[in-house]
Amino acid sequence: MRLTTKGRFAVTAMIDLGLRQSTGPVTLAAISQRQQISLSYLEQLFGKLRRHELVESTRGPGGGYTLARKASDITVADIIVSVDEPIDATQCAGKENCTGEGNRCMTHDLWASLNVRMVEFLDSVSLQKLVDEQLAKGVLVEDKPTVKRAIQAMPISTPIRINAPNSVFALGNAFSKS
Amino acid sequence: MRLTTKGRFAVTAMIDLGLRQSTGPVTLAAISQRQQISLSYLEQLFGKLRRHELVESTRGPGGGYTLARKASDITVADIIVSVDEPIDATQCAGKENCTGEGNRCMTHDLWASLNVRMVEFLDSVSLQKLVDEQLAKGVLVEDKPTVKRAIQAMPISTPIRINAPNSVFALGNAFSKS
DNA sequence: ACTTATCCGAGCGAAACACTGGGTTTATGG
DNA sequence: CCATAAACCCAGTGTTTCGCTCGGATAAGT
Repeated sequence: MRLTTKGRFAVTAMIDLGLRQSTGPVTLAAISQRQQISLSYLEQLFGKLRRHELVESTRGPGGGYTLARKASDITVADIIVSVDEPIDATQCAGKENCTGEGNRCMTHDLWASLNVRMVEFLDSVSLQKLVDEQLAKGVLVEDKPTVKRAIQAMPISTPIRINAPNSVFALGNAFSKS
Repeated sequence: MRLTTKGRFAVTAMIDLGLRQSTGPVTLAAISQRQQISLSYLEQLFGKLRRHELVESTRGPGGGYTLARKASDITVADIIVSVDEPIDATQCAGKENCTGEGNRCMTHDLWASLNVRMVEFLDSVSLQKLVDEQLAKGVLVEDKPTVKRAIQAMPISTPIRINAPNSVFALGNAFSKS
């Protein structure tokens, strides 16, 4: 599990979805505009989220994405693992003696235990908790008209392209680098 | 704060250093051989660690690196921040209204709070704790002869080059990618 | 001097990131 | 039926970061 803005985008989008799951499917286009994430990138991310059965999709007009299970049953770790996915195998490929000498892969043991701690932590934070935090902070969830086909040309503010694989804690390094 | 193998290497190296701080300065060459990290890369990492005053250096023969403060006063967060450094500024560059509309940057608030949690966690793990874990697992710290100039040609096992910016939890994706 | 070590910077191949663009498929509504 | 809206899919693309090599400079000990 790697922590970059990729995971952050995924978590953000999932919260956006969680905030609006009462009013039916949410379109990626809507999330894209609200969260300033490019549509195609969202498609990629949600493809993975769907394959990991965190969300369900309904196609056609009026369609979109829905949470596959309750927000309280989805953790941040679930989301991040889903989009980062590829991966397993540790540096020494599971072998006991990496260097061949006696000190059998300190790196492996060390980082593994730290990883366990990290996963435990991220697994302790549910999507519901994050959604509640947002609601507490007073994010206004405009209840869309429920009526289908009432989308009147919104002001299209195209997302700014951020090209760098940004860090989790610090973003937009294109700006203040000093 | 981003979490990749870069931070992992740094933490690993610091533990190696912590395990041997009783016997005087530790050379990067020694760490390189034990932990299978390239010497030049270690130099870069320790340059940053030194500038962040986590380690001190003594040059010349018999020299090497020492912890700048007690291992119990160094946290994993300290180490990772040091090597990842550049960075601050959040996506919306601190502005309150990112989109211009009413929903003022959910991403910012959301991720910021999650970050706080992450940092708190990583800050709760001290280097000493990790060193102790290693000692408990029975890592043999061969006490070097204390005598200077007694390094008799070790079997040079050059580190395997791993080129990918690996993830934290999963490494060596060059292998099992299936 | 000679060696041992830290320092320093330029550069490099590979990978990942965030995104573009162009399509196909599925469903609704007129 | 046919236009539209949405999910799907995939092949690329520029930039950044990673992890590393190489070549050297400086400082300290013997």
